[in-house]
Amino acid sequence: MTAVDAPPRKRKRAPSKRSLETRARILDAAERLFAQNGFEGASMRDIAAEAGVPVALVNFHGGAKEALFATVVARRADVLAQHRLQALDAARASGAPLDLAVLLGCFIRPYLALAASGEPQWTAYARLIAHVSADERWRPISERCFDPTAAVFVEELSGLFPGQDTQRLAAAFVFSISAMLSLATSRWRIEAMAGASGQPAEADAWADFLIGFCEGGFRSALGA
Amino acid sequence: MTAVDAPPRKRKRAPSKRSLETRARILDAAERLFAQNGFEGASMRDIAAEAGVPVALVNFHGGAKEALFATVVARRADVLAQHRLQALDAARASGAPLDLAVLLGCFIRPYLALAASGEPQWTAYARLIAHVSADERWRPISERCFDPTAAVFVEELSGLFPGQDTQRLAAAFVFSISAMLSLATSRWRIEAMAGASGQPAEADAWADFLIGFCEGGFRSALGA
DNA sequence: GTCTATATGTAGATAGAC
DNA sequence: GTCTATCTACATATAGAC
Repeated sequence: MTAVDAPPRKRKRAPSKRSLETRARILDAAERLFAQNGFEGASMRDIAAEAGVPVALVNFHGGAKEALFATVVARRADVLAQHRLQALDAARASGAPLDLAVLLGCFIRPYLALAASGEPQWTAYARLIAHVSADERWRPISERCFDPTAAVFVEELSGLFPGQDTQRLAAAFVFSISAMLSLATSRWRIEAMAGASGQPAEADAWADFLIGFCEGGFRSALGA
Repeated sequence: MTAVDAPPRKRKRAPSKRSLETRARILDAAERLFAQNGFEGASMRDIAAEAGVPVALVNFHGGAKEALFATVVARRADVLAQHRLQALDAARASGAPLDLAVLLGCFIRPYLALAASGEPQWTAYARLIAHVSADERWRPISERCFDPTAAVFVEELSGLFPGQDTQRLAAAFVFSISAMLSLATSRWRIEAMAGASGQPAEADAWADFLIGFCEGGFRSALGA
């Protein structure tokens, strides 16, 4: 919903229905392959094949490869930011105190909910973010897509720990985000470590568990 | 120290001194570029240029690109595993109880110590691991290089939380690992979020802070 | 808007002289 | 062990017909 959203250039009039579908198929395909193989690991040809269109159409709708990547990341980032801020507004409106668990929940739950009960693309998205975070080259994307929302939450959190060093607070928040992403990207690793034991475990239980972990982390590191 | 360690094939006799230096320069260069740009983002040509040798030598000493990548990851993984297991042995020998903070410290401190007071390559290594973790294709590398040590620590930790679901325990451990990696790879993000405020903060303080966070997370999520 | 054909660069890998 | 030269494949991107 922010900037990067126009197909080729300045749209003169409404694009055709077919055009929009083609564009969506291309972005979906790009998202899958970028998440799976990273930026260089996914070629424009792969993306075209995955979308079932000729290569030239990928360039036409997505622009150059880097722009396509940025568009793909921004598309879901905007949806996610919206959900998180709405959850925060709802929590504020409810009148209940904005305590640590509630704040962390407003940030963490929207993503886990989308990943669990929605399309599988949202699970892949965590892997995409992991690629973005692991690669310094994409730092501008992080700053544009994720930092504004993060700033809102850090601001709220700092109200709960008055006088605490902001850098420590931000660090605890970054730890929490990375734990959240690892839950999405490394479930296989968790299951491998646990071996045969352990129940299947449903999505809600995982969310509560993760939030409990982060909450305890905050309190322990920053003081109750 | 494990398997992947032979230069070209089966070494017939001792390699020359110059050969070893060349090989080391190539591996160092590959490590830097793989960490910075990922597997596909770093070309064999880039690596050769960084090492100051012709391309053919990279193939000669490192083998095919995938083998080179695996070698680079394994090399430091082995050193790291050794430090961690030594720290664990030392803690056991000290007679003091192996409580949560000590165990987490044995896993976390060796890496942070290497990253802080050693070569800058160790900081880059966290980014390399982030790439490995973000990409399912490298799962075999994770299993071979990291899982054995992780299993030892999960086993120890499970002794502190008797009767707890192993999967939850493994999850808390994975959260801790990802927080540790994020401290290395995303310090810039933490500082950006904190804005102007916040002291510089030294390495030891960060280690204590991180371990405090993870300890609180474990206790809160799994029960004291 | 869509597709075929192609221009231009760079990738990984190796052959073979030294 | 080292290096030059080169093979082959595939990358991104676009021109131009429909």
